[in-house]
Amino acid sequence: MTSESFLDRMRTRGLRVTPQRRAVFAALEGHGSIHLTADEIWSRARSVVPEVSRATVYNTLNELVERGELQALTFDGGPVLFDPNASHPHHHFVCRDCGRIDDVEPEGLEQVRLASGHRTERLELVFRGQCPECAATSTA
Amino acid sequence: MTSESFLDRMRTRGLRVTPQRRAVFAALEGHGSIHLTADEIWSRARSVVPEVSRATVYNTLNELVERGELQALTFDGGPVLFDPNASHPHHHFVCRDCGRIDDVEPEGLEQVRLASGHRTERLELVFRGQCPECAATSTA
DNA sequence: CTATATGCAAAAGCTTTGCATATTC
DNA sequence: GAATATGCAAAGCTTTTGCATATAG
Repeated sequence: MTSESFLDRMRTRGLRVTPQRRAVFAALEGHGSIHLTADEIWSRARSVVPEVSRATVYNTLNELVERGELQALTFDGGPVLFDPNASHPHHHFVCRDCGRIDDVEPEGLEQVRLASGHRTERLELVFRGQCPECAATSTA
Repeated sequence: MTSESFLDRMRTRGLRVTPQRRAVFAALEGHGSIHLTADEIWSRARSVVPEVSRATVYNTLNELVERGELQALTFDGGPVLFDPNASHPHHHFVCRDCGRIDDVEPEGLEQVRLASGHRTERLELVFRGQCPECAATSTA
């Protein structure tokens, strides 16, 4: 999700480009960890456009999710996390110690199937355990 | 999760058995669909013990989750669902049409692995698509 | 100029909390 | 009788909504 293609895509689809939306896009790009809550995104966006309101941030994020540019994730009843890595198929690893979410690309998924009469269209995997950093730090 | 063993286990661990808790246990057992929100459980519990408060229902459910007797699930930012089928390993199917959650037992999971340095302790799968009933009804 | 986005402030939904009272063991 | 559970009501957090105003195209 680069800034250029992104804003272009917006314009193409008849969405207006405003300073507020640009700030939200920037927040989604310029960061280390790539799973942010709406509030974290709001916070980052305000450092660029101080007047941006929470409502606008939510509006923009929901719009992006509807368009499939962003994926919304929830873990353990927490707030929704927004994942800009929507174009590239991947799954998630939740660290039991620091709570961090990493994108992962598991192998061997081809074998997974359902014997029941369910028509599967999509599959989401959540791995849980220790992230590499926590594993290095802890004695466990 | 039978009523007997359940109450026994509670007592054994020093938890007190009250009419309210019994009503919550009953709500978790006597139902068709087995993924209920706290509010649905409260509603069912009140039909047995009308005075039971929401707080007590939440307290009880949280206690059970901490003890591993119940699994807490969240999908798509919705309210927490409680799954009494915690002893038996299984995964979930979310119907895109009716939103129903089914327990499923996929095959071929043995092959799934992570090449990254993550220590996986648990794996949760969420299948999405059409449940058999919706598939039968719709033309899709 | 018109359609759309914004901001504000209020409200909605789910869950937790504090504390006095009641109850189990 | 002591430790624990309950109920109530208030508060906390995340997210949505309504509407007047501002602004992009």
